[in-house]
Amino acid sequence: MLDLSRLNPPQREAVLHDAGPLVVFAGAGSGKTRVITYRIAHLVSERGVSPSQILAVTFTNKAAGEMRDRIRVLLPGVSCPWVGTFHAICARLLRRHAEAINLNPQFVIYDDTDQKAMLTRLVRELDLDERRFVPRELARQIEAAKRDMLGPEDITARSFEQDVMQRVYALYEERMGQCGALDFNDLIYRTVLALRKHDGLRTMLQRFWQHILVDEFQDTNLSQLELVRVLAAEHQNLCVVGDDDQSIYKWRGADRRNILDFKTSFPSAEVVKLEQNYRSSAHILSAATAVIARNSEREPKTLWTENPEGEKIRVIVCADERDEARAISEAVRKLRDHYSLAQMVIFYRTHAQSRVLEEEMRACNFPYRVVGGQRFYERAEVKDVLAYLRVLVNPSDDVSLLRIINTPVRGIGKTTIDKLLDMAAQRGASVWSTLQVAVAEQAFPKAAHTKLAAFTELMADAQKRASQGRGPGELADHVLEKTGYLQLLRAEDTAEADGRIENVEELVASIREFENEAETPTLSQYLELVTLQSNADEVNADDKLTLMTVHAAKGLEFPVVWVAGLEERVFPLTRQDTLRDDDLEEERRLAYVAFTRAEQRLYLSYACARRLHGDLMVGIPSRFIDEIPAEHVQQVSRVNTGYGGYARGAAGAASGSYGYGSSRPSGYPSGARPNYGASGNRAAPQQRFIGTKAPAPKTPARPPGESYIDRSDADEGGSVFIGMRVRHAKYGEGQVKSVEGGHPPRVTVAFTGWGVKQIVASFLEPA
DNA sequence: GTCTCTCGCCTTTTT
DNA sequence: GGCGAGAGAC
Repeated sequence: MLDLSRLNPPQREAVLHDAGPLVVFAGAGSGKTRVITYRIAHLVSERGVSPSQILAVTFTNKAAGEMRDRIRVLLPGVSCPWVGTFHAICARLLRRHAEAINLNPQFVIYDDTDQKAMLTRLVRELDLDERRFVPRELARQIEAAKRDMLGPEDITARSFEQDVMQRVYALYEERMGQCGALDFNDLIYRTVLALRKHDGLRTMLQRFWQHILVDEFQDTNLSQLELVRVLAAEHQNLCVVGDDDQSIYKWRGADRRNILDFKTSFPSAEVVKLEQNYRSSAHILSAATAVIARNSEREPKTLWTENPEGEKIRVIVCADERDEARAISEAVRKLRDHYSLAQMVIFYRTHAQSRVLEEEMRACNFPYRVVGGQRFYERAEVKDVLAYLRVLVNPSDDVSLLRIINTPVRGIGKTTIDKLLDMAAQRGASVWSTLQVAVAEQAFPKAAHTKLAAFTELMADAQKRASQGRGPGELADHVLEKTGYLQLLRAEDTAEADGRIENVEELVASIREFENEAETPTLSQYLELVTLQSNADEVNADDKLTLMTVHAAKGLEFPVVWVAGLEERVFPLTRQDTLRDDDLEEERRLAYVAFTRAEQRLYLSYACARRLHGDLMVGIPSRFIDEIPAEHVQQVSRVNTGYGGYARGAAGAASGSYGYGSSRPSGYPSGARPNYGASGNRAAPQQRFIGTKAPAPKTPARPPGESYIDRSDADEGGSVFIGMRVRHAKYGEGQVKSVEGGHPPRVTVAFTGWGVKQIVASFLEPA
């Protein structure tokens, strides 16, 4: 008998919900996963539903894995239901029913790099202007179309651009089919199309799955909604769980209306709200709810907690990003008395921010791990090896074939490849089959022919081995041996090459591991697993400090959370100077996600100056800090000017007050105060540009009360900003036009009467 | 054909 | 600060 005593009343209601659609609005830290897993356990153990008739859909592989683990604990000895990501489930369905729906069962999945390579080729083939029709942009549009269940024929072209897009899309689809390739969005799009078209398949699956549960429903897009709607049509037992306030993937097509309007789409749906938070201290929860309350169009909910008040949130005002990193390391050092490193996490808005933090943690000898970043399977050398394996499974895979045809370098150059591509386009066939014909007919000049023939022979031989049932590991070894890939890297004898060798070896090890552990250790299974796995989710077994983006943090919780870089333009992130309301609301949800990960202690920091894209910018505290009621905050300034960072109004709504306040009566020495507006720089309304290509201010940086010009520091080349008025002993007054850096650092200055000169920065002083 | 250097782009977030 | 693409030299 399943023990439901640990569930609160709404949780129990959701678990026991009998039949028909159910939407669970699960606030942050309200026990969402517990509800899903208990519901599944309840269905199996109390209601006699067979596990195989339950489908549970998640958003990430990690969430799927955790759900499986928890179900196994609740249902020991019982087989596990289908639990997987939308993409993994669809890939499995498509492969299993490939023949019935006229699909190559050996299809490969193209990631965005492959997709871009394909589009680049098409753009060139159609002789389009690559600057006007950027492959990445075309990819984005095709993605958007598929998310909305639109094929090429559904695009109404109202302009030349749209017309071209439609043609590219159509050709893209044709070529993808020819290559036996599907992109990420195809997995869902094609599954839905197949379900619409093939009555037998649809009916079978609709009857098969009696219960469908979807996690993180706020992040589903139209095609995903359509998928579960179709699959649940027969039994209507669709249970969706999510939190509209934690929807952070709008840019990827996620539509919050899917959960907000669930009751409209399924009028018989029962609505349950989980509002008790078990995770965070009262201060943290109150702060987070106050911030998210600023958003419009939310499902009304009131989160509450029985947890103690806890510590106030610390807002740390830092001089610059290095100072911020130091503030974090100092805090970590102190906190280690009470917490393990694994209990602490640093969040940031963009990956670019991690570098400085990593440097600091390394300098302090704190073991850390960065989640995300450059992914293992996207590294060039790893993709190379995988491309060989992909061609073995599916020789029509042009993108992979073209990747390896001259990798490692074997004398098959651009001219030869271009000719080969022409032939393939004319024949309307794959590059591989064209290659075989060309070799047989000796269509190329002797030198090129020899090399092409050798490559063809190499691949044909490996294919033979593959078809004889050699395992993935053996095939990988064979290919690496025959191509001399590793020998060539070893011969390079550089640290970089050594790193690549390590990665290749790690890949081979992962293939071996797969062989030993998988039920069906086929090469194509392995390739699919690899493509659908974002990053090898390391186990957090060792005691390491974690660094990650806020997006990566969804679903996690930590006793101690530090959110770095809470500055306007960084978090909320804005590209240009505009921030549309709905984009701002998404950023606010992101902040809400970040804050609500914290259990006991939450630190928020911002830097008064930050190097961004190589430019030095003035940091203005994020509006999300201002939106936290003052009673939950304790501010700590590391910028000792007697001016404690920014002035917080009594109501905590002192928006528009800057770290370097224009309201401050005395600050910059007379004349040295940056005259942003008049300097003719790109001065954004909320963020001022104060320099370029100059090192960040020395750490600890000068307090803002002092000038950026400081001769003792001039030998670092910093402390000068474009537009600044400066004085030179000989040339007199002038205005800085650009900052060159170098040793010694030089600055280009336009002097009154002397013209533009390059001057070593240390000979200048503020005018 | 290959290698190297420079330029210019961009950095939001991921299955 | 990092990468890919393209141009130019060998």
